[in-house]
Amino acid sequence: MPKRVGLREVAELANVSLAAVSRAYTPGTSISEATRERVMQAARKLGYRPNLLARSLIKGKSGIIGVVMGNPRHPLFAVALEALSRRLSQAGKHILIFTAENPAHMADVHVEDLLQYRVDALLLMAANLSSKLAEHCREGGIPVILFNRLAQKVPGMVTVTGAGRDIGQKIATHLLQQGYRRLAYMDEPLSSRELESGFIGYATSKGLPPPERVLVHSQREGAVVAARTLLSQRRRPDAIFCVNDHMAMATIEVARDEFGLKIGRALGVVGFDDSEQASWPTWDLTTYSHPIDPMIERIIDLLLQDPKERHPSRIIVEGVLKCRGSTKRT
Amino acid sequence: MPKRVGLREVAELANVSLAAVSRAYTPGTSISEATRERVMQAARKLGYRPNLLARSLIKGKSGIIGVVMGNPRHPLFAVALEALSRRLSQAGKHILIFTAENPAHMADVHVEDLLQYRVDALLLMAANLSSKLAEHCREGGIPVILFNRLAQKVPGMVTVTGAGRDIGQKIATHLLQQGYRRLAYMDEPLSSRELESGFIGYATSKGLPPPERVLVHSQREGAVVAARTLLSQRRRPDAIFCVNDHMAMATIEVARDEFGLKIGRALGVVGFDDSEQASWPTWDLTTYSHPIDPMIERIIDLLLQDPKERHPSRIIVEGVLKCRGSTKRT
DNA sequence: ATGAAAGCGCTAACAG
DNA sequence: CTGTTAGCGCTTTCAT
Repeated sequence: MPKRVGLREVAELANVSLAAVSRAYTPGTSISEATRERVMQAARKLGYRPNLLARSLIKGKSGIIGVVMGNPRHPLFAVALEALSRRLSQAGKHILIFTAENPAHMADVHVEDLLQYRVDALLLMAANLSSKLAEHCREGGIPVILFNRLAQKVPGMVTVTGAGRDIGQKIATHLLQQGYRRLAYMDEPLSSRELESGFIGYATSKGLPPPERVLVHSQREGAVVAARTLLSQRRRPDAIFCVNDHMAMATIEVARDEFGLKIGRALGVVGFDDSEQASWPTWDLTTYSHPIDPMIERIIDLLLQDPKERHPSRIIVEGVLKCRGSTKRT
Repeated sequence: MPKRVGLREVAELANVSLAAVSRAYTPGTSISEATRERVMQAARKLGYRPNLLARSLIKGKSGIIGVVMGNPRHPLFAVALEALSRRLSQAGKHILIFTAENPAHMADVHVEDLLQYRVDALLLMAANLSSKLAEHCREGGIPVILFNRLAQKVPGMVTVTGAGRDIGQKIATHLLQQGYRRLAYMDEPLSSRELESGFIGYATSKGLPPPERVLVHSQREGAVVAARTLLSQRRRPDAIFCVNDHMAMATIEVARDEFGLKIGRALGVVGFDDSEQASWPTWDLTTYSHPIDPMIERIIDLLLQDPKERHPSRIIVEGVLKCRGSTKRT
């Protein structure tokens, strides 16, 4: 075992002081090219690697961003994670990750650890998390940013979210334009109510019967059952808006395979999130697409911004409804 | 600003020494319930939170596991990440994450950072990464574990992989049993050759014409084009094995929608990875399923194991071929 | 531009 | 069981 090499060993080999070595590794310090070169050479020879932990200890911050993710399998989160990771590592920051099956529960147990690492900031990407967790974090004096695909009311925190009400309204509008009249709405429990209120609000304001609403737990199985129920009624809906693409696809399968409905013509289906598959010919699904890149960009800005000038605020990023075959009446 | 509270402040408030406070936070140290309680109370009052960085600095290890992920969007990785995160945080470890679009390229640039954090271990979950990266890591004296869905030959490293040759063979066997005779094989460049050799080897050993093989880049677009080419031939294949489910689904779409082929009957299709969608009625895709949980379990063991007793080895975890409608001739 | 020394916040021997 | 004393590996005044 070649004994751990530290600043000390390098300094000796290079015949300089510890401080010199340190400076050689810190951009923007006064050090002559000559010594820097000497140091670097010695360092290379010894296989020296500065210890970030020690540096962090002094600096008081770790260069680490804590990320709490609801569900890494959710396509949106996966994409976001990828983008985040890329941009953040460009900025020399790193991501300490946390997944929270049940955000409410894990909150107190494990996020505590996160805070102990003196993360520079905490990014919460969870569909629904206890405000207790949020509170907890802010007490830790760590800036918290909440990122969500759906709007959410979280007072006193920086949030980056989708447009909520507006989106629901936009979708209802599109459906009406296409000539659908009996709308229905398939949601998950605990999700944002803003989407719903926009959707239903607009529909009823136009004199339509209030859209029927079903709440569904497990994405696949629940949606299948719900779709069957919805479509078995004597006066079945002629358009269903599902709060994520998975549900929408399940609905399409049921409508197509079990009820023999022609998607688009006999039944309009709208999804949410614009997952990779949505554009495949098999689904050709009309769905709301989040502007991931701009969202991430905003988040990066916030994350890298001086905490002093960060004020509680809600940043809403608008996406676009991708109109495809699943809502074409022709 | 309530000035940062440290061991010191707590000790003063509780009227004990620094060491006492430290012990109160370290399980398995000799300290009386009485003092521990006093300490905890003072700590709570001050909002004290031990600084893990300082602790790590002393201990020489950070409690952090570095994870390099090829593509967070890959369903397998997402699932693995989730499982890993859960199990690891139970063990008090945390995950510093890294995504590597192009593993070969990012290798030297950013993994360096990872090493500087003195991660306890490095887990590489990338489809294909330069052995240079691997080398680099081991030089850093950090145990490296390679996790891959496909077998790969990496000498001198601990690897956990799928079964490679055997799987390819298993799939060919299944296809023959079902009565398919003109096999084809759709792969990505740079992926493991073991699967292929098992598949092709078995087929030819049974006297079949050597399976045609296409290599495809972009998952979706590439597969669509390749499928068209394959199916346009005068003597088209009657079964296609695709090295991931996405490709398989694309192939199914093309065969069904553009060539009017009945999947299963006229064309057998086999996927790989058993993604969530594979079992949906729309696809009903025969696909190879990785035993994620056992794999993760093995990895966790390795990760938590004393580095001293970790020997280079290749652990192969066997999964199962899920036979579904896409390879039923009836 | 460089070196010496004083810590960052905590743990790990040692004594007592 | 508890306190004292050295550091962990590095950054930073403060002199030189």
